[in-house]
Amino acid sequence: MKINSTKVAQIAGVSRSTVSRVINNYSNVPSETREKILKIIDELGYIPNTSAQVLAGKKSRTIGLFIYGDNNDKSKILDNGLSFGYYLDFINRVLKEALKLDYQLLVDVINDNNFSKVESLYVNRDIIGGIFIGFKEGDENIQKIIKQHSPIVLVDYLSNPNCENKEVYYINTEDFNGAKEATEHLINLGKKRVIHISGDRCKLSGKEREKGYIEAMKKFGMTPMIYNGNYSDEKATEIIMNLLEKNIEFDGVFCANDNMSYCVNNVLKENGKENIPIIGFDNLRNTIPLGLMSVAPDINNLAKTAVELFQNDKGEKQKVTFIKTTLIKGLKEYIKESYLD
Amino acid sequence: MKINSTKVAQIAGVSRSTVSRVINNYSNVPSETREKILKIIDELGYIPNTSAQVLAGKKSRTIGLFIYGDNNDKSKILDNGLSFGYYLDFINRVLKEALKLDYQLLVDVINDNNFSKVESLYVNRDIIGGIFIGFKEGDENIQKIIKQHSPIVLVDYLSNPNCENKEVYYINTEDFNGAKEATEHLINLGKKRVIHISGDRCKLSGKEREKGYIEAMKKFGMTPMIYNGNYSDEKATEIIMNLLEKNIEFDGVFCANDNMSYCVNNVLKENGKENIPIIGFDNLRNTIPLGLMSVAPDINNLAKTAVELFQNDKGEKQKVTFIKTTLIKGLKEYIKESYLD
DNA sequence: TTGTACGCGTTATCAT
DNA sequence: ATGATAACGCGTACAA
Repeated sequence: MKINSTKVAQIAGVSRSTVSRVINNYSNVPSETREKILKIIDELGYIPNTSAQVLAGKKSRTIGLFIYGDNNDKSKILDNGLSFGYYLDFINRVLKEALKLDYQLLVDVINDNNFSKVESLYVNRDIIGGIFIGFKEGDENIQKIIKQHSPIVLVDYLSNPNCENKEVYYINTEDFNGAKEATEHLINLGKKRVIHISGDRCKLSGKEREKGYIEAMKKFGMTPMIYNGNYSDEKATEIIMNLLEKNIEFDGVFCANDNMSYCVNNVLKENGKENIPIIGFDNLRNTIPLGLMSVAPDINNLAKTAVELFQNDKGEKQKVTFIKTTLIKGLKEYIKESYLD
Repeated sequence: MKINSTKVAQIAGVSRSTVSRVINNYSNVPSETREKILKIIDELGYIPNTSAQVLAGKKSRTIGLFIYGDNNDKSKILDNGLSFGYYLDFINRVLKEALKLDYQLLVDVINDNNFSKVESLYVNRDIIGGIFIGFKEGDENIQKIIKQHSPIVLVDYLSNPNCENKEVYYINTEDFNGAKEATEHLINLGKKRVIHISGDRCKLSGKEREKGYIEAMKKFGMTPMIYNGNYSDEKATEIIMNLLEKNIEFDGVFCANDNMSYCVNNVLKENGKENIPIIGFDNLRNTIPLGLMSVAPDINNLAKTAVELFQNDKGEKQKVTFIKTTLIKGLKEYIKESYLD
């Protein structure tokens, strides 16, 4: 037996309109009527149909979380990117924060070929807005969304302030500082030839981490040695093998993410280089236990900030937030950071 | 400018029905007409409105994932259960499998007070079905869902076969074998007094793990020593402190989950008991690196199995699946299992 | 093969 | 304060 607002209205002896007003907390319903209807709703176990609500123009409580997968092979990004990488932890944190605030979360992996899904979700009001992560600087589709839809939360994306009246929020990690601290730590360990395997230079984080490394090196009067790893396993492996083959000397490695530091470590260990300290970025679960170090963004705060932006309490548009990082040097700090609170 | 099926139909010079038929892959549309309409759809970037589709009776592509939080404080389960615990990894795996098969995933934490949300989702066809995890054996709400809605996938829930014609699937871990193997490992290490901190006896896993422990002990002619930890941090901590206080001897610990083994380890280390081996269950990220061991369910397979049941290719109803476990003895196996593939 | 017409359940608008 | 009615966009039984 289907229970809808019509049925509730019939029993209450009012019209569907009034029932709707009660459900949506309109002020112009006498408390007597309200109580009566609420009671019936409770007895019947009536719950409004979300699809109908959305179709009729009500705001949804679903937040979209969109992760960029930069190739056409969906299962590849799902395997390599989503499962192994940094996004995984982020999804959890966002989910948690969303649930706390009674939002629902819709997660999807997006590339150039299926970006229309995102637009559809905005247009059909299936989502209240979206959080975007992993997109390259100046990505066409993102630019389009910024212009046409709102609100939008961009994680690790260059802020461009030219979109006056829309709700566009930027959340970035303190990549520069984190990278600088990491590099300095290596130098303070007495290392004289610290190299940097850089990240994707099309992303803000990639550029900033590289800059942080350079800054630290210069501060100590050392010459930066940078190899472009593009955040990828393959590239990092290739680079480090090349260095070994050509006998290029180095005694410390700062990688722009843990994905790469993991690979670098594998190669170095295989070649008997046990004593070269390695620092990555992201604090993935399978680097610290191996004896590597990592720069950990405060991902809890990142997620919380992202979700809370949808409340739009303060009416601020176009806010830019920077998230702090912690240098994880060993298991003790790692375990501590594993707790989400 | 809104684009809907009416617009597409107008431009194509056909009726909305035909457009709908093309979208839903009906066979009775000449390929010529189909091509024409598809082209227009592509040009316009038209995407059907999901809410309207669902409202009009189409099956949704959203799978519900419901996690039981056994108290009323939502943020507590979110913090303690969701973030720290075993569910976290499971959510990720399910998400990944769902995305692979082009499903969407809706995650929510459920307790007795908000269970109506689940019914609503079923009734309103917002979800194609649900995966339920963490619910106690015989849970009233679950029984109700089993009777009234379908399909339903139950993880770690006693199978009750009295629901003839509905799609009810059970997925359990090989708790008995895993527990037995773990206990035997401790015994093979030469331990003479292995205790068990048991799990929630209202859950299948809790009971089976206890049974597995007992079986192993008996096999070696040893007397089981069981303390009911109920899967909880507090209980486990209390138990182990009590044992120390009362000078009850033991030289090995098998805990029914990693949550508890983590706590047990803390207490033992604080009291200078460094050499008592501890094995937990679930392979959480913060136990193995501490030097503990853990029984790891093949959570990838678990998630994959759960999601694939919604395809219902084979038309099997009421299937019971058991998921294998691996005993993780150290970092090497831990790292390996951290990969999702 | 294709079109007509109804129904899905709700919210918003307008009128009273 | 409340009711009637028009959207919202789509699927489908039925008719043609």
